[in-house]
Amino acid sequence: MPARALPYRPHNHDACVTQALADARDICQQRSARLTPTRERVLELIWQSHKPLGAYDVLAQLAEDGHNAAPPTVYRALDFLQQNGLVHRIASLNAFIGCAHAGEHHTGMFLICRACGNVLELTAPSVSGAVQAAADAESFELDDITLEIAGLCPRCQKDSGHE
Amino acid sequence: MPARALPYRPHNHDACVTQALADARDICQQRSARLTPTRERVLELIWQSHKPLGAYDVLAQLAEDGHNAAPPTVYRALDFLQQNGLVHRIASLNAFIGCAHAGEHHTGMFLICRACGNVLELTAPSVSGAVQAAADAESFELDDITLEIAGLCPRCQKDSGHE
DNA sequence: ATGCAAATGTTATAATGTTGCAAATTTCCC
DNA sequence: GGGAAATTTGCAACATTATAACATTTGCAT
Ligand SMILES: [Zn+2]
Ligand SMILES: [Zn+2]
Ligand SMILES: [Zn+2]
Ligand SMILES: [Zn+2]
Repeated sequence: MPARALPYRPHNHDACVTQALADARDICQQRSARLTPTRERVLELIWQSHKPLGAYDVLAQLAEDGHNAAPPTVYRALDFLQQNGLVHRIASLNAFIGCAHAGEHHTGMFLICRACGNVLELTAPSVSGAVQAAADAESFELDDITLEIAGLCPRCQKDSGHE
Repeated sequence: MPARALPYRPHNHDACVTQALADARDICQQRSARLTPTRERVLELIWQSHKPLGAYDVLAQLAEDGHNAAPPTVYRALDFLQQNGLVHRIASLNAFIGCAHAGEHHTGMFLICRACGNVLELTAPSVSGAVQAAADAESFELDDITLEIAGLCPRCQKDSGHE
């Protein structure tokens, strides 16, 4: 299971990436989903950035590899990774980020810093519970929650103090 | 103040639209914001649909009016309406819907039926509170909440039962 | 080997959103 | 009212994000 994400703090991110890829291989094996080289490389690229990557960012990185990919290649890989719970799409940014809780059943909640662009994924049962209750109250059958919080991360709050 | 939205139930929607426009005029007057004819017409078009309208849908409707508008016209009107709390953008749909609580300070939560496309805007203090608490726990300074719930509305749950 | 299904390559195009600048309109002050 | 300043609109081009359609290749089971 993935290590707990260290919110915004510097850390050896290569280890995060390595771990995420190892987890992904396990998860795909269990589900007999095929984590092909392109899919794995896209996942790696997304994990290597703490900030969400757009599909065309991924495309550009693939191009640097010498991989002459077209948009559908990237979108298909991203679809696969989403289907298998390995990445999340951030609707308010049109961008993708590695799932910090892959393999665990969860509904992500994303804290998006509008200054530095870093994103922290949380699972907050109290929030999910309140959302579920609100949906129930309207007899609405809940499928999927998009919950994205824009604001300032702790580091950027300090930085804006002495500018 | 706007009438309580009647979730998903049939009703005289023209009255909703009329009320929304009247409210909008009041609100803009108070804020000395200029609700110009184009902006008002865009708001009206958005309110006339229970389903969120895309910017290019609005554009097409304006074209039917004989208004030869270009995309910036629509996006600017939508920006204005958002700034003044008269419409919300639904990030997961790239579309816009009239605010059911214009003038009231609130954070919207949207129940989006994936079958019929109707959207109900709720305000759920318990949800906002839980989100705020979760952000606080990470020392994150919350600016804006995007909360969009996809699922099945009551009507569409029944409909899918006897298909 | 053969055949099928899944995955990828390729080209083109659709859908959504922005920039920059000029012209028109409104506001505000005199 | 006249005129400067600010806001709004018109317009053309462009940028970004995402998908459709169809051919080709690959992996895998019989
Ligand atoms: Zn996740
Ligand atoms: Zn930050
Ligand atoms: Zn609202
Ligand atoms: Zn419905």
